[in-house]
Amino acid sequence: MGKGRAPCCDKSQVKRGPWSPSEDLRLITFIQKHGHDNWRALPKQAGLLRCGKSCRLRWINYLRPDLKRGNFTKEEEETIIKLHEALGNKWSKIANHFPGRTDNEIKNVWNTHLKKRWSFKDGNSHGEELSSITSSSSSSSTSFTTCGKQNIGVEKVEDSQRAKDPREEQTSCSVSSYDSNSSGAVEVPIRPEEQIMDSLLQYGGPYDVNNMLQEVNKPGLEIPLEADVDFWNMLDGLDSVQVGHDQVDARESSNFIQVENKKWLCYLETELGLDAMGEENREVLTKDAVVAPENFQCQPEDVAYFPMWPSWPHDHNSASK
DNA sequence: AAACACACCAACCGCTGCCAC
DNA sequence: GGTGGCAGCGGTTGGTGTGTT
Repeated sequence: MGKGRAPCCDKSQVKRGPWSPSEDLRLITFIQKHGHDNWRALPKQAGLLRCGKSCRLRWINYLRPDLKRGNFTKEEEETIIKLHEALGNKWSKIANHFPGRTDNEIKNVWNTHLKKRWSFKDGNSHGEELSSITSSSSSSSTSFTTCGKQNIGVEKVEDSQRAKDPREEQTSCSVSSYDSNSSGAVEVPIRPEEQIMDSLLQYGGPYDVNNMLQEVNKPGLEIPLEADVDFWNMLDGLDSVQVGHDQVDARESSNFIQVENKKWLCYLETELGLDAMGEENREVLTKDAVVAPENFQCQPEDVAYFPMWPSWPHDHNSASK
């Protein structure tokens, strides 16, 4: 072995931990345009401070457009159990039987509850009881897409209880921010450009990678990749704003959130040439982020449009960092 | 209401297998 | 056949949410 393999990347030079929205967008945009022939070279080419491995993992497990999201059905779970009996911990081989599912996902499902069910079935007669408990996860809310921790517990919580959780109400993946049928949401017409912005980054609504992918592919919406450094700097700036939230405990300040959302939207629209927010709100960009300027009035539609700070998949992680 | 325990899952780490030279 | 580089795989961990006491 000798010195062993050289590390795949310089750990001190790459970013680690949860992926930010802008990183996701960068990765998606790059792969949509150039594919992923060389994972090692990809981060540099895409302007990402990430290890190629990390990029690959993020794409395969999370950003791929063909991913099937949502809970596993009872049939899928049964199949996993059968395949595991035949193949063992060959997660990638098992995953081959589930188009749109990742090996990591299947591994997690197995380790979290299928293993228990299987061992119970194997060892005693309580298999059915446990099965009825664990498989409850497959019966609820299969419509939502990736929400990170947002869907934890939703699987097991009754609807009546679910509604009590304000975070769940505001960020639930099954409720689009511009779904006019959403209970409690102020019904306002959403401009097309706002929909683009919203679905592109889902800044004020549920995080849906599929939406982002669709928007990236839309004709007429050109996302600068290599050339427009400002654009990415701006997105990177968003990340830092998010990270800074815990510093100012801003999640508890709805006014702050609304203002920040507005600022973000103004800026992004300006950058993308949509310029839909108008001149009056753009000056907010120059103001202090924490204190809402007096002349900035949050309209009801702002609240409806930005019901909550974005719930990126990694939100639970970044909040503590 | 607080403290604790448990569940969950995204992401990391290190190993393996394959391929080119 | 040996070596190095790569993608892929599987085990594990860390952080957060949820349930229970």
